[in-house]
Amino acid sequence: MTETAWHEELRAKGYRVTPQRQLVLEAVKTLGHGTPEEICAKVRQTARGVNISTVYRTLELLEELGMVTHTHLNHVAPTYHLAAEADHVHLVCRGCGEVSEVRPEMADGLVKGLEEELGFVADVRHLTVFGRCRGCRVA
Amino acid sequence: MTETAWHEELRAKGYRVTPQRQLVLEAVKTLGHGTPEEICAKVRQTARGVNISTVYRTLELLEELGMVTHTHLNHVAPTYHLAAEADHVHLVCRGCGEVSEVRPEMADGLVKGLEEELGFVADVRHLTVFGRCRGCRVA
DNA sequence: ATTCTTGCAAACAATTTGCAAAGAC
DNA sequence: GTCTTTGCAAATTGTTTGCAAGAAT
Repeated sequence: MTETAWHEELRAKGYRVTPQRQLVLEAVKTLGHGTPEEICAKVRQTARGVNISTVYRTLELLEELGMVTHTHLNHVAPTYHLAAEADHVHLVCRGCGEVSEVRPEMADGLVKGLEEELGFVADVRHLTVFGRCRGCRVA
Repeated sequence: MTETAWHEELRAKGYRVTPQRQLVLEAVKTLGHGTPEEICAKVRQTARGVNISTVYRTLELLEELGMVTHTHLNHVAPTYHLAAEADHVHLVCRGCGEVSEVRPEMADGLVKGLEEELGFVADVRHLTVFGRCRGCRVA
């Protein structure tokens, strides 16, 4: 999606292009992963201020537009990331808390099984696997 | 685990067997799945009253003892269930919100892949797959 | 009798909402 | 100028904590 493409999309739906919305999207892009709070903090590094409630409202809007998605990597707050770059499965290590990503094909067997056996279409992009990474397995 | 077995276990660790603890465990067992709030409501159907904070404290204790586990099926509240019956993968339908369970072997390919490729040991019992069930796929 | 547990209310954290002022079109 | 969006503060919701009274051992 080009820079102007989503501006068009916003306008087409009667929404407006505001600096806040651009800043939030930019922050999500730079952070890769981020909770609303983290995204808010990131935005504040560059711009003077964006209210936390605006961040929430913007993330909701961006999600509705399909530009970002979120997963629940921890119990406290949801984590947002670009939908375009969301084509991966999340791995969260219970030992060190490290979050990593792996190719979605990794889950192909599971996806195919669910589809064939139950007619359930899995959204791999929202898939998070908890466990222990190599380093934390021994410790 | 027999009825008395976990009573012994509680006492062995210096904890006490109280009606509240038995009621909460019973509620989790009957509900299958439940948020702290739902569990509290269930308990109140039979007994006069258990405070919500006691439910939280009890679930924390039961989890520590390995009798229950929890997953995050929605953004709002965690869902608790019996650890003994937790050997399954959760499916959550985005359409109707229905929560179902499937055999953990379904994820064998994924688990094996992560293990072999990254040395990551996945905890399948905490795995939740989001998507759309057969019924909601068309609608 | 001792020590763990509970209930209650207050403290907290994350998120949402109402509304007037500011901004995009 | 019209209608959306923002900021702010207050309201909600989910969860935790301090402490005195109550219960299990």
